[in-house]
Amino acid sequence: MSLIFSRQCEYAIQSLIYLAKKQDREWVSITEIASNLKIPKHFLGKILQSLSFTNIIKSQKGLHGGFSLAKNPKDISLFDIVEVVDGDAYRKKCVIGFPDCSNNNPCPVHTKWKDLRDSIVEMIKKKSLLDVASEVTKPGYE
Amino acid sequence: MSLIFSRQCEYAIQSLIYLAKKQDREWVSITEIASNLKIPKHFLGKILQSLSFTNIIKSQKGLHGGFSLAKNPKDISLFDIVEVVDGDAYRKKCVIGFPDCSNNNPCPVHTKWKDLRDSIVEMIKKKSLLDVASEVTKPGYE
DNA sequence: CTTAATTAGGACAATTATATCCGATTTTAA
DNA sequence: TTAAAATCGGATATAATTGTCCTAATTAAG
Repeated sequence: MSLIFSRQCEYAIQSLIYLAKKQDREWVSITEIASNLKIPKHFLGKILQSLSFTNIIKSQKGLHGGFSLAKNPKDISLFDIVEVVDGDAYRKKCVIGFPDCSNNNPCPVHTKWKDLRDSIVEMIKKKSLLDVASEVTKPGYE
Repeated sequence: MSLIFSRQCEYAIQSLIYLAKKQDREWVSITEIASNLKIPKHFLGKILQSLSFTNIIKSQKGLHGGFSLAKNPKDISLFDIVEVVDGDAYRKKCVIGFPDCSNNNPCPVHTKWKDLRDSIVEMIKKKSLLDVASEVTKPGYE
């Protein structure tokens, strides 16, 4: 079961944090990431591939190839990752599923949820991979 | 795609709001709720059935039967409904899916998320079906 | 007593999300 | 030139969620 963000998106965030912590290395392979973070390898392959179509990460085929951040970790936020993988549905949809919920036609928690939702967006917008890389010291990431 | 709460849970919330607005009537049928709220009828049947095993709603078989709130709408909160349908996973799980995320071993957004999550819980805890019934004036509920 | 309207409950189907497999291509190093 | 290690990309498999169908049991009204 996933919560707000899809499983794919969670894997993407975790993997990019891993990459951010390996900035000294040119390329990091799917195999390495998957085994350290306990993510299904082939599934991760597809996720990273789709991220490599954006300007967030880049890939290199062949021996000693792999993936690498495409720009400075300080310029990649968790929000950027979520936006690519999950799109904007999580910040558009009514939290209790009322059809056509809007300011003009609000559900019972519309106003309150709008504030909370904005705080969630703010939370992931202001966390860059640089911030995060220094904070994460979990096993698997070292 | 659902967001935090499952589709089932969204349907349950909507249906119980509907019931709260029909307090004058003894029983309300699945057919009526489903057609007014545009919820798949048989799916709703199962959802309401499972809620009727708790003390939130009760059911009556046979002609002119249906469902009805089992207690005063002021004593049923959105939280109560969520708890029955979705359990507590939504307020236990790490928002970016870090395994073993905890106070001792926090993910990068752990502390911030904890606050937001508590606010979400508070939001649904303090909304009773009585509050909600008077607020909702959407088409389908009248 | 019969009929119609309803919930109950099991089986099944469809859809979506997650995960796996395999062969092709690319790249580097021996 | 060959072999190994990697991504790429399509096909397929599995699991979870959502939705449908059918029959039985129940109840009230005529």
